[in-house]
Amino acid sequence: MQVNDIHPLRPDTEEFIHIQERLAKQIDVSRPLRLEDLRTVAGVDLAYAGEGDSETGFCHIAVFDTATMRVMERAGAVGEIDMPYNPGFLTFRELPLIVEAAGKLETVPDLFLFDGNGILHPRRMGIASHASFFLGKPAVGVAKTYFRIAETEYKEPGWEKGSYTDITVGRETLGRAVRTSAGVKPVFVSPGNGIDLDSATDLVLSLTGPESRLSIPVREADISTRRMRREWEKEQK
DNA sequence: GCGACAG
DNA sequence: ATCTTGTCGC
Repeated sequence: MQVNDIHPLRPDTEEFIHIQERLAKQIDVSRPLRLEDLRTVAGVDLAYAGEGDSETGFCHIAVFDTATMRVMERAGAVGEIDMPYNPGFLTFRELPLIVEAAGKLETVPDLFLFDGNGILHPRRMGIASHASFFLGKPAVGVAKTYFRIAETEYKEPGWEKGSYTDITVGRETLGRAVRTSAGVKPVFVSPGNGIDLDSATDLVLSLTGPESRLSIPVREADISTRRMRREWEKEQK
């Protein structure tokens, strides 16, 4: 698929906040989207090997056919990671490999699911929101742990599957703590761009199986990413 | 200065 | 994210 060239993939650190604030103004989280409207959804994730100045990243994108929930295409990218992890700036660390992998896809997925947040971010620009501009497609963020921003807090959702609570800042609801499976820790869902919160929540719940609290596409990408690393390490005599 | 901190 | 064995529980 063709990826949009929104800005340099490795901008100077001083430009990070400016870029995020500029793109944040263009986010649209008012659009309802149902699973039935989507023919394909893609899960994106990365794994890492090494540390410090010799880090290697492994990105994998798994595209699912929503009618059969079978993987219909995969694409990956491996490369050096120069940017260290910094809360609030995850995008700049992972975007280069995501863009490279997406560019190899023949299919243009109708929506992307990310391991991380969407607008549940200090400047409303988590990785799902940011990447959506490059991908030109709706995106949803599903984080495994809570990213507390400003004075945000959330109440623990009920223990039954499908239960959720809102994560709100002032009068604005940025995301939800969602119990995707009974009795397990909740995941944190937030729309990235091109989709509203209700739709994002429904989508994640619909795409979550009994094997994991994560949605199937993200879990598949997560597993694949470690397989990539395993095979890469095997070739590194 | 201290604590918090998506992946 | 990653480093890691056994172990508590359904």
